[in-house]
Amino acid sequence: MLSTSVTEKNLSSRNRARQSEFRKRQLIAATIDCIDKLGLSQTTLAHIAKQAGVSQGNVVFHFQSKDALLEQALRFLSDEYMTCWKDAINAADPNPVVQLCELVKASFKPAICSRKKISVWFAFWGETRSRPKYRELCGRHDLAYSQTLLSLCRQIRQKEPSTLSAETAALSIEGMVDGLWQNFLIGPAGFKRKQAIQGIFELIEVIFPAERKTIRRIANQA
Amino acid sequence: MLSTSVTEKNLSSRNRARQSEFRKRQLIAATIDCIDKLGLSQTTLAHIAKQAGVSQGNVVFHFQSKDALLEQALRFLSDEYMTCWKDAINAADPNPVVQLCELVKASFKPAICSRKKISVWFAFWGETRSRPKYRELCGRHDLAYSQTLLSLCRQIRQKEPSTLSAETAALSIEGMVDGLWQNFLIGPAGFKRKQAIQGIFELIEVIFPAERKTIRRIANQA
Amino acid sequence: MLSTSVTEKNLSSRNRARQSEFRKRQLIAATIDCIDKLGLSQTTLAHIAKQAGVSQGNVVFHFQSKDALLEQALRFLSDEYMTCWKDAINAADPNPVVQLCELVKASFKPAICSRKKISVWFAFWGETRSRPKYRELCGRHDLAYSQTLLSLCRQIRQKEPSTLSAETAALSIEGMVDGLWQNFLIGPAGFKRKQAIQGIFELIEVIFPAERKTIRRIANQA
Amino acid sequence: MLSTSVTEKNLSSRNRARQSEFRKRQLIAATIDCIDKLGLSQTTLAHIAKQAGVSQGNVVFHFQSKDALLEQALRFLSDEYMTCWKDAINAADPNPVVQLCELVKASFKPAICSRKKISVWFAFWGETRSRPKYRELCGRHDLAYSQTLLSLCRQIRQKEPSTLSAETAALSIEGMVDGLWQNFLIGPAGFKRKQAIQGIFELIEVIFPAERKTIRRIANQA
DNA sequence: AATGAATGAGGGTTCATTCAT
DNA sequence: CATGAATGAACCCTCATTCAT
Repeated sequence: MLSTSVTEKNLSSRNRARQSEFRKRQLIAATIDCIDKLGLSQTTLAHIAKQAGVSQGNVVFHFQSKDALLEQALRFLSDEYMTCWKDAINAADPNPVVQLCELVKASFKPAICSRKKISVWFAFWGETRSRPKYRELCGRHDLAYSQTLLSLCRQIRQKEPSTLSAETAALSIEGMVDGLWQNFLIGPAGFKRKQAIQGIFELIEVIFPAERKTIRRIANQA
Repeated sequence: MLSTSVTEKNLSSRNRARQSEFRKRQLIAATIDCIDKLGLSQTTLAHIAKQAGVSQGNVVFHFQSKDALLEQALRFLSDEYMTCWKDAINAADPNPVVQLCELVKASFKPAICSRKKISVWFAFWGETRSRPKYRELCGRHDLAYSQTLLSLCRQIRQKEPSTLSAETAALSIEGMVDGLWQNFLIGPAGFKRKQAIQGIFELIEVIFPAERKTIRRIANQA
Repeated sequence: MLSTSVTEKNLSSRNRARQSEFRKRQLIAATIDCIDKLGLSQTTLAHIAKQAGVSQGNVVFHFQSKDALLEQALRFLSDEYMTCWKDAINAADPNPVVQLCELVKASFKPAICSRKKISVWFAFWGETRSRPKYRELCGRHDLAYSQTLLSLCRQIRQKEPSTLSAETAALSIEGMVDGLWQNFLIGPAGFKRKQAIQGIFELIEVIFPAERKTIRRIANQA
Repeated sequence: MLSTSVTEKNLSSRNRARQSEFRKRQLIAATIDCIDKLGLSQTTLAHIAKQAGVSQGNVVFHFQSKDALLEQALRFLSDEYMTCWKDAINAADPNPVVQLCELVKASFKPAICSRKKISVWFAFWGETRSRPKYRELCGRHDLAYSQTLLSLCRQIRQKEPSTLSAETAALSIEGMVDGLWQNFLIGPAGFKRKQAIQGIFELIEVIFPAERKTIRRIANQA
């Protein structure tokens, strides 16, 4: 009897925890929608609550403050992105060229590289100087990405020397990724993911000409 | 007598116009400072007025509204940037390789590429989706830059075919410029302008290997 | 069988009633703590619940509303005080001088006259004008105290006329008690109960000089 | 010409300062009204603004925050009271008995001892424990009053020893003043200022019987 | 009996804007 | 031109209360 009651309580408690978690996800999604549509400066708790279909007080109940909610939203984006490319690398061939290509491709997956999410990333980057917390979160992800990319470039160069140093290679590849993201945001509407990936692959081919075959093979898969 | 009086009036009117212009510049500068320090979402007229050392009402007097002031600030940045690289190209040799290099160098001049101004650019980019006016101003400049860069790449390729298409070449160069800007904003503090320019020049060299000599010459000037 | 079950039910019902009563006392104690620490204007159900170690909903469950809880807290203080001095008088000699002294002494018993409880009394007095319920509760106790004190003074004067009218005597004694309470609240920290009682006894001696012996005897007991 | 302009500016500036000062007094008066009518816990900026007939934002403009306004209101009461009895003493005969009587009388002047103001005093006393600022302001005035009263009692006792120590005399007189104030607040409605003063004067007479003549003379003036 | 998610009214405060001086 | 008092809408947040579990 007692054990049943305990189990019931656990179940109920687990259900509550699950529902709370669900609500938080929902609110973060609403926050991202609002930042995209309204910009960070016009994003209010009232808008977020309306978008999520809950009361305004409930938002504060789950996140304590607006600032905390925004921070969680950024953390969500950051985690999502990081998980995405780490998974892609882990799932790939141990060949560094393949991993490099997969890393780049991960940056343009629809789940990551939608106009909406890019818009939100830029919104946070724009407040990076004034909000140390944003700076820390953005910086942490950026650093991990850069270092991974640099490490792969070094491994490739060890096998087959290129005209470019590993540092400059990494910088130019990462730069082109970032620049294409910006094009998604600001550039003409016709800009497409596939074009972007093809462009970067061409660049990688120029930088590491000996790896042409591998690169082309992966490019054709995309 | 009359003419004197008219002259006086003209002089005084001219002085006023000049002073008004001066005040506006001062307020735009204060606005840029505030956006950098506080972020767009925390930038208020009160802060701007304090930063400029004038009363709050005076700000509205000169710019009608806060939105108008922000728009003027963005327009100022945009004009400044555009003037900078157009001047650099006009002053350069008619050789497209030289012009390409000068265009790139212009993007890293201290007057343009300070951490403060980059921060403000990102602040506006972050609200691009929600504010058509920002989108228009940012897009216009971006387009001009891209087209100029693309046109130069085409001219170079005409002389000497590269493995990369002119489009991809332009995209990768512009991308690396943008990516390096982002590094200035988010990346580690030690990031320096000269390194950035050297990196891009190396990339250009890989893309247009036949132009190595010209590129190196200009790189050594930087 | 049935009777057992009934008994069990009665027991359980009694237990529940007892536990409910216990919870209420606990919540009233927590309320008094909060009013002392936070003031009436900052005392919230959340604080009270935390102080009592229960959930916020539980507070409402036991008292229906915040206002009802506050009223009960005041009623508790009032009853406690009234019981205290009535018991003291009942336990004392029928001699009115003795009873007067015991009445005064009761006002300074630690259970009544702690800095915390005085603070809460003042909190309620401060809202007396705006809350008829508080006014009624405070007024009822005050009136009972005043009338008892006046009645005792009249009895004493009947035996032995004093220079002061019974009314003024009662007023001055009650006034000094209240004033000393205020000193406990606002005055310097060193203020002590024993000094207070001695001071009032001296005053009573001046008012009723013929009762010196009785008064001194009780004073020495204190 | 210039001097005229300067003068004009000064005049205008002086007018503004005067008007600002006037507004502040007006808002403090409205605050006191609200605390009396609603209690400290229900006093909101909206109520105060409405009572003063200005916008809510304007209240914050003049006082920065609600807390600052409340503090200023308390400070006003405190200053008003202190000024009142200090003036009374300064205007009186150098005779300490006379000064004592005038000090007591000052505590019951209509400008000080209205039901409204007493209500507000109690409201602040009730939050004394939780708000150090209130404690400081209340304590400062209380101390000055007590010390003045004690000093007068000492001077009187030096001339003519009484049965009571100066300390107890001062304590009982001050206590009765406070207690009567409390009666004004809580006690039956018929309580009157003149009765109060007469009662205290009788007490003083009992404490310092040799000064009967002087005391009676001043009592008859009241 | 007890919990905690949810609500919504209202709190203090901020802020762009207006306007008399 | 310049100031600063004044406004009112909206903001973030608090909190008493309700309700499903």
